[in-house]
Amino acid sequence: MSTATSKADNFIEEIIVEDLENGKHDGRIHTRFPPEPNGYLHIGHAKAIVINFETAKKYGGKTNLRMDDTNPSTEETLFVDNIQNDIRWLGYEWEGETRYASDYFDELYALALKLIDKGYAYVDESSAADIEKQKGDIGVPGTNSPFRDRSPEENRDLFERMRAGEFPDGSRVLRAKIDMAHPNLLLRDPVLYRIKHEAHHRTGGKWCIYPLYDFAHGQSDSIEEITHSLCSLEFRHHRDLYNWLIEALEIFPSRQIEFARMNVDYFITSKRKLKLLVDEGIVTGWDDPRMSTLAGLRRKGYPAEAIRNFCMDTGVTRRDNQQSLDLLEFKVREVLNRDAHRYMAVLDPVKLVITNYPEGQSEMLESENNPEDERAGTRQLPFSRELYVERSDFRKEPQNRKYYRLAPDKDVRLKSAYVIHCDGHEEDADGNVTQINCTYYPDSKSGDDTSGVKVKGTLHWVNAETAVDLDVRMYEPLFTDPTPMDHEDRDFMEFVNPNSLVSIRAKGEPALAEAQVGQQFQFLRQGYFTVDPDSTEGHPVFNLTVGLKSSWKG
RNA sequence: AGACCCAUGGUGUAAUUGGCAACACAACAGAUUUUGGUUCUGUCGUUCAAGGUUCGAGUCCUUGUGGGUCUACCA
Repeated sequence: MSTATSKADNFIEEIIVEDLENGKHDGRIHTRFPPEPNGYLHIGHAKAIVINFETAKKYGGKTNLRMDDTNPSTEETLFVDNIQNDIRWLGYEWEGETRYASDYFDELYALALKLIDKGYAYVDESSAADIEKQKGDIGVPGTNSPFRDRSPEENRDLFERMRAGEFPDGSRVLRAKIDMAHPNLLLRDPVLYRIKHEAHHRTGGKWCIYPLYDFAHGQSDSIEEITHSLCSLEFRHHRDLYNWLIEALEIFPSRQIEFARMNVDYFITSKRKLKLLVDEGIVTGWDDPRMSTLAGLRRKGYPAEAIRNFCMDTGVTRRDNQQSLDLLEFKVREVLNRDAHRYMAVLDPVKLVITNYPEGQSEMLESENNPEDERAGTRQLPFSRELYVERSDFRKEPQNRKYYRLAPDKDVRLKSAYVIHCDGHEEDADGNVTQINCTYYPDSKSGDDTSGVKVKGTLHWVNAETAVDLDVRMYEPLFTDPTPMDHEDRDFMEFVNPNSLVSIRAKGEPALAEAQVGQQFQFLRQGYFTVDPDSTEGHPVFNLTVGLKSSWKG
């Protein structure tokens, strides 16, 4: 069990340790994850989720889940369920019920009134365009709105009438009265409330005015008495406003701390861009295994544990970072190597005949399910005269002494079966190999090998007669460039990888026909594969999760 | 242009807060292996620049340089 004395692993934890030592908030640590329910969670959200939940957990704190649903135009209940599913799948359970910023609309409204009464906010009738002009520019001071100096009484009256629905959309806003010359543009009298005669997914038609992010997020933090409000770097400028409002409103002083977002090679995390991929039909949906969404990664077979490990091991800092896909895939293999059962499937089959194995004869051979885990047990494999092996495991001419696979006059081991000797092959008019002919050493049976034949290579295979057809989806990154968004001169769509999905028909050992959706396997010598939801009874569809590492440069 | 943030091997993150720059991934070499997987061993290579403070600087100061963020009635 972690205690308050746990060593700080990053700058956020340093702050927490210091707060704990100073007895701040009576040693209470409370974080929150505040998604906007208008889209799917992706790998970048995973980082934020992991940071918030793990940090709190480490110091004995709690984490809330709060839907930041202050904009009625964009949010939908549908997304709420998906978000909750994804967070639970990742392995986290939040404190209490799911919170909603919209649950605080009454309190927020009262807070706005308080701000008005204290002379810190005013109702502005300037048009959106005028307000933009009043903002000034970077390095250029803004100008005061002509409505800036109304009395608190007049402002209160106007604001109450805004709420009552007396004014049309866009005709008035509530603005904080701060400083139109402030170097931080966000403090040049930011808009706090806008009029939107629109129904909200939770509050229905109760409201026609809605707070903006800056007057909802921080206040929600305070209402929930969040001690450490962790967010990404682009909110740095908002912190000044966040703190200004805490002081002006005299509410619970949550502390906002920003960390750098995580970027991952070959992944994009822009909500808009992801939607474009879906809308343009580049992918089949938000849960397409090529997507950076948690739904996509899950469907591809990335274990939650691997994603968690990845997020934790990449650390927490304030500098821009670009994580390599290599590390993510390493984390995925690390978990799957431990857990996935090994099966044999031939992705690009070519027939292999063992000419000295009696026709009509067959036998069952035993094979271990996972050499990393004895408890995984063993299974029986049918073996007979005709098999399928991988086309790429045969060469018409032996390459060099570093080549361990099939070629004329070469010996190889068939995994869990016999050592065979390659005698030759047959081919069609175009030179395509149609059959490989071999002889086997009857005394080389796996586990009982007295043949004395030494081989360097071991191949996977399936018994031709009993093999089942497998639909397999081979994936590559969705983009040909690790950072498709980083080209000023080229659109990211230009980098869509035409080979990101290649569907093939493979031959698998019989037991694979029974594979259940979500089950994960290692196809020996190939990679890790996960059964896709598109599977039907007896006809599994497999997704390539990640290939095995290979040190062979053939 | 103004304000703010950031700068350590190819990538990412450490460095007992001023005391021998390390860990992971990647790459490369070897050992083991009935998966060219796993495991094990080794190699490679790092403090943005220039000044300053100090016995001593990745760490502190100054000035540069480079990168990022900010002018939505989005979050």
